[in-house]
Amino acid sequence: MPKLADHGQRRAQIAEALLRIAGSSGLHAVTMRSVAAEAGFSVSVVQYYFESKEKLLLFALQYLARRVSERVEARVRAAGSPPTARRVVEAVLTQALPTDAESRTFHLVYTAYAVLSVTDPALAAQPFMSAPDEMRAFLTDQIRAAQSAGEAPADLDAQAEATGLLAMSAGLGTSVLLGQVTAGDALAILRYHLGRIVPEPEGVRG
Amino acid sequence: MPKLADHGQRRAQIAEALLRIAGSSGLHAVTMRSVAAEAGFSVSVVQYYFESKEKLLLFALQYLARRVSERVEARVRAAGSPPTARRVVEAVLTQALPTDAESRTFHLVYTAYAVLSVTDPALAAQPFMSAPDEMRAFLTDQIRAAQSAGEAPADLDAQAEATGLLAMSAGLGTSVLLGQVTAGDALAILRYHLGRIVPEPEGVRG
DNA sequence: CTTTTGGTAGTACGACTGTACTATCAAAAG
DNA sequence: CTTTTGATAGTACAGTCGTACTACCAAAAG
Repeated sequence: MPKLADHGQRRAQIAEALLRIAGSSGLHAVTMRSVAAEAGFSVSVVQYYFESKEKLLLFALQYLARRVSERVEARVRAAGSPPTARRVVEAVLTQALPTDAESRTFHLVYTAYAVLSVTDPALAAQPFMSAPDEMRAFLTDQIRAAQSAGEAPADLDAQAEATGLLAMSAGLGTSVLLGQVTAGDALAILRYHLGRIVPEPEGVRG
Repeated sequence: MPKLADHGQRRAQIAEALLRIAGSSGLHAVTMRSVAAEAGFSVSVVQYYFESKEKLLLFALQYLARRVSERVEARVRAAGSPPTARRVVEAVLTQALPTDAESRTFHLVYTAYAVLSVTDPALAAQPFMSAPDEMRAFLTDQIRAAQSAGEAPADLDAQAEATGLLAMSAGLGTSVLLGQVTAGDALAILRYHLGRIVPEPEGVRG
């Protein structure tokens, strides 16, 4: 066996190069050649570690989704102990906003993928496309828990609130991406609406 | 002068062919050849009436935006006389949902364009990209008017409500497109949230 | 009639794309 | 040492794209 090469690391390097391109120039600018150049390798290397462009794209998106997911979980864990429903919900929803380069790239690439998946069944069947469904179920449970604990009005339709909030968060994220509102404004609007549903227990903000 | 040919009609025919393709196969499937074939013309004809693909795309999107805009205005006019703020707001927001083929195509194509515009300044400079801003201002005014008329709580932040509702509407539209929620569910959720902000005056639904 | 000209079709070209293929290099195995 | 083999590079090919170009046709103008 000749040179040592950590396949996992190489694949990560290439995936990150792809995401840099997708984040700065769009998903349509992602080609075997552009990714290879960005990663500092030849096209053959990209071919060697990913047998096709489709496999590469899928891996890169899962790679990104996993990193974002980890960030959300970290935010939830850091939401205080014990975490109130309000803090958990807020952590999940605000994490979806494109506030920094990574979440911006995630939003952009994920939306581009979503648009493609509408007319491409193969993409729609990908596992990460069901993430919003899980988020919705999670938020619904959180709101119901808050209602049980008396932290939220009992007459709320938890499912409708969760779905609406998630849609609002996604829509605000897109608006931020388009430059129609700033990330700060989007955050404030999200907190405003959150306050009308699951009021914050008391005083201090983190 | 030989044959007569209504340029406006030809351009409309071609634009509609483009939108059919974009709506069924995605914006990436829009090529000079596919549009020409769909319209039943040769590529040369498409070239003849649109000097470039970019011009064609822009015209088609404006064509679609105008039709949707007309539908929104028609819905607003049909919202009763005199139209209550609630009915007007509801008409605008629900029209944005992809409930039929035309609005579905509009949502899909518009979102695809929006994604592209993030990394393409030339697209971002297009006039129809400012439509959401106008909608936001319009909705804000409507909510303020409702507050003045005592139809909505005075302590609402009209701007935050308008921006949030618009984002929610857009997000729900995307969810419908992705098949995560049905159009009926999205409508119900939108009405539910509308009811918490600008309650419906009384009884009967249209 | 002939001439002009708006409209249509076919074709060709250069630039890209994904990918298959071959060659090369260096380190481990014998 | 020689042989093997994981890793990298270069090249070639078939396909698609937008678009320029030429040719052709038929109706109006002279």
